[in-house]
Amino acid sequence: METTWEDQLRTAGLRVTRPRRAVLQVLAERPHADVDTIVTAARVLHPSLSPQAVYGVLEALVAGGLARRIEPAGAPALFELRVGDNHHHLVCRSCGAVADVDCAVGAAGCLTPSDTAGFVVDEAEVVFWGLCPACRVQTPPETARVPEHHDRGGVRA
Amino acid sequence: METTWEDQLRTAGLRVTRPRRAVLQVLAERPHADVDTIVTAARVLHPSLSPQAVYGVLEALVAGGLARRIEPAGAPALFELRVGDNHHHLVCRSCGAVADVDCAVGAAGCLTPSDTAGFVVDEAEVVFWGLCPACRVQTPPETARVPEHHDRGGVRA
DNA sequence: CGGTTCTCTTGACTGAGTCAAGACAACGAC
DNA sequence: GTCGTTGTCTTGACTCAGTCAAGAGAACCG
Repeated sequence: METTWEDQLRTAGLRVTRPRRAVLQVLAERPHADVDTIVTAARVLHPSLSPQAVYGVLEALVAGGLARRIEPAGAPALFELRVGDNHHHLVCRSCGAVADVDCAVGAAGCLTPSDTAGFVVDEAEVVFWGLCPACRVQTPPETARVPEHHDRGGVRA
Repeated sequence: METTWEDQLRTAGLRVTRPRRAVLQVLAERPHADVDTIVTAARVLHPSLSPQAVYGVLEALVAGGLARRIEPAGAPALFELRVGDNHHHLVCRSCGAVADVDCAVGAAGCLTPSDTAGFVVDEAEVVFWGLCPACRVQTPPETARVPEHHDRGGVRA
């Protein structure tokens, strides 16, 4: 890590506080963590941390460009520190695990819709649904966070 | 409509009921409707219809392949009858309006991730975020359903 | 028409996330 | 260092989408 959390927070115009350092620390260790996971893990560093504080911290981090929120359908929001690079996500239908994927074809042009219906598009979000290596071989764990759903009509890979 | 709702329901192994006909009717008139909209509109045809019944009907329709559920981040789930064709969605960040887009490049191969990290991918879901024609020219209406969010780090179009 | 089975209604409940008020802590100035 | 301002966190009540469960009711089969 070249720049410290302090530097990044200050650069974004944010004060450096204990809750923020704790949340950043947790996110660095666990990419794609949900709020509950972050609260639990961050309490090791800051026991009195409240869930609402974490919501506030994450909102500030996202607004400041230090973190990114991802919201897979049917699961609570996840947060990650990888920002500014065109990467997408693989999500396990069974256990909810998330993995990063670099942009499908390298060029964003691939994802320009043919007909935008008058919309001004500023972002293309891609989610690949499937089964992670662990769930592929064993019976789905009951810790599943993404409800089983039938074909959602998307692109067959 | 070549085949009737009745035919489609029966083909899917579902009984033909009043709530189901009402929901299908509403979805045919309003693509991308949320549960609340469906309940309200369907009550014109079936006044005693309960929200829970609609959840049940929609679950049955999705499981039977008659409908598809889409869940834009930060908004309640939407449902549509277009199934089985590789189409994606444009979502307005301001008012939550949704429009259909045909598959970006025509070929699903475009959306095969380069490195699947061991995942078995069965679907690629694409959401284009932007502003709809109406919100582009006027101040955002307070009926906005998608919270304003900063850059989410996705592909810049 | 009658029985079986699926579906709907009613109502209580969960879980993620939001809102608001006041206490507290970080930063800048002196 | 300390003081004041301002942004941030804590506490607690609340909203909203969606789920669960039990019993009433309707659709389909014979």
